[in-house]
Amino acid sequence: MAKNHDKCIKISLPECFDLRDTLECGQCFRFFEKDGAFTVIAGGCCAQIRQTEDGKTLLINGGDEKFWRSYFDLDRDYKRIYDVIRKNEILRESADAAKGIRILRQDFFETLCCFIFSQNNNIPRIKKITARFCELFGREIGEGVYDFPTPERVAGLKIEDLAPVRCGFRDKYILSAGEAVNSGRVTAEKIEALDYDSARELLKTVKGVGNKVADCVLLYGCGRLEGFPRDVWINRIMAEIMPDGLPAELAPVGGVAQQYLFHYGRNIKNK
DNA sequence: AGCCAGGACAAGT
DNA sequence: ACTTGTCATGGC
Repeated sequence: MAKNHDKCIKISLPECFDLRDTLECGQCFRFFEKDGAFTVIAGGCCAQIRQTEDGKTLLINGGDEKFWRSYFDLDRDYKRIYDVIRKNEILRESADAAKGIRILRQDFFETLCCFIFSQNNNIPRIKKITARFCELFGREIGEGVYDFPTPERVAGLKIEDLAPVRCGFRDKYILSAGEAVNSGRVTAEKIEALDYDSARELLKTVKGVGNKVADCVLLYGCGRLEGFPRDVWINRIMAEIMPDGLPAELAPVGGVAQQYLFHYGRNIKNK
């Protein structure tokens, strides 16, 4: 019964941080906006988070500072990354429009499941499916708030247990993910020890995980900034502005460039 | 009402 | 190695 005793955490922010852009750029699904603040469920806690008007401070109600510093990747120098990407003239416009986006360091298993849910799906529904999945199989960590299910729990589920989740054909893929992680065959520790391509191949041994989902898990769930998930949006944009692919010098931070382009393509350019 | 969604897989060239 | 139909559901 962890009641929030309104102990508000204040974190002074580095350059290149925008709470809204970071949460809304499609890398996480367990948040919603309410009363001008964002409620985020992660790391076994539910927190109300807002960024001050001047953009310099993050006010967080819930959890502890150490966790959120890690979650928002606050100790990595994104200004330097932004500057590197910005040197490329083709990417400059999108970089400037999305410079506040950071790559979240989310839980490995949660990221894996969420991006399995994401395949051939839209963001509003991904969020609903994820919420139902947590309500059904996650531990209650507050009033009506549920943690993400553990690999152990998911590994013990049957296909029919997932019917109320309404995730369609992805049900069997979720079970595969539960088995793979719970058995220790695919874990964050193993991934960390592998080079990028090997890590990607290991992830792809999970049914329902292909190149795109694997890249998302490596980027959003393993802190591998060289991950460059290619979805329909990115393919469309890249074909248009960079038909030969990302320049080699940007490969180490390809994931950040990808997020800049995704944000740009969806929020700025049209629609 | 119908198209399509931050894809993956299997079967077919 | 590339292309295509299919998958389950519901958002817009």
